[in-house]
Amino acid sequence: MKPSSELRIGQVAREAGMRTSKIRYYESVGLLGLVQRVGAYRVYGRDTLDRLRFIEFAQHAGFTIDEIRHLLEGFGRQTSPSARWQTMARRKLSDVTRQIARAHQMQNVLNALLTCQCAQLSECVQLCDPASQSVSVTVARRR
Amino acid sequence: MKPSSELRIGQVAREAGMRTSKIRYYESVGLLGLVQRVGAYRVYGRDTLDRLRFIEFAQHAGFTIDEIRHLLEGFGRQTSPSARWQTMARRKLSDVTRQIARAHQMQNVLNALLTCQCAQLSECVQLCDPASQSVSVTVARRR
DNA sequence: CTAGACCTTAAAGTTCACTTGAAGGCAAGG
DNA sequence: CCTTGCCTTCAAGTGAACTTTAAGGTCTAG
Repeated sequence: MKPSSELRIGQVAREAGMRTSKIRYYESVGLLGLVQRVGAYRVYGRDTLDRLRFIEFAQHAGFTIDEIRHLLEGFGRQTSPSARWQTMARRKLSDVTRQIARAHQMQNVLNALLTCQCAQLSECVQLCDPASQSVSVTVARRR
Repeated sequence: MKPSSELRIGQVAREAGMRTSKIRYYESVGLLGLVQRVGAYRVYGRDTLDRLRFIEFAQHAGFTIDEIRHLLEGFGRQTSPSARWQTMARRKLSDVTRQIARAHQMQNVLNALLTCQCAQLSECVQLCDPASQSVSVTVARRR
């Protein structure tokens, strides 16, 4: 039995830390698939919380709603993800990698701003792209 | 002499790789300070290109236009940046650090998605937050 | 003098990701 | 019965960051 795992939208919202309107919105744009109903009320399983967490997570990583929908389409199917899906995931992976490189540079810039007290932006801005092109991102493969 | 360093908006736009409308918009929201005019035409020095680069850069790092304006206010003054400014820069620095951590996690998730072919999202989603709490960050964008 | 490339402004339009509002249904407690 | 709290739908509103449109001014070449 799993009556305890059947949540209504308010409960899900509380546990996920978001508004009910956001959850309905996600459903409306196809991020939650087919949502079960008991009467007129939506009911969700705990897996929905995982999914919502993933959505927020992916958004923080710079994915749009549309991209996240595509990402999620790689799941729940017997067949392994399509080539098209893999292509997009790979592309996104390199986006994220670039994003990390940029964020590291931003760290440098902010640190510089905090310590060097340049009078000219350009002095600090050099840090933004040192020789621009070859961003040799040695993205630390942490642990 | 510096006739070669005086650019009109179209030239700046070409070199910066953005539209003239965007540059005018940035001016309108106070990101470019007082722009010189020759007649009715705006003219810019090469430093504007640095500034535009910085703006785009900061946006990629998740700063809003407002925040970037505040950031830029830390410059061009004799006095060293105010305490308020430093506070905000430090806060942003930690935002960026968090953002990097998340992006790394997203890398892991994407790698997992590409290789493990889980049938259930939850299996991969574990990677999203390995025992991490609810981190509330003010990383704008996407919004 | 006219064509074309460039610039000007102000205002309205666009996209994304939501939120808010209006109007109402259902179920439990007092 | 009535209030309270949760839920429903659909439409319209919001804010950020631009872009587009409309109506025009200026400069240079032919």
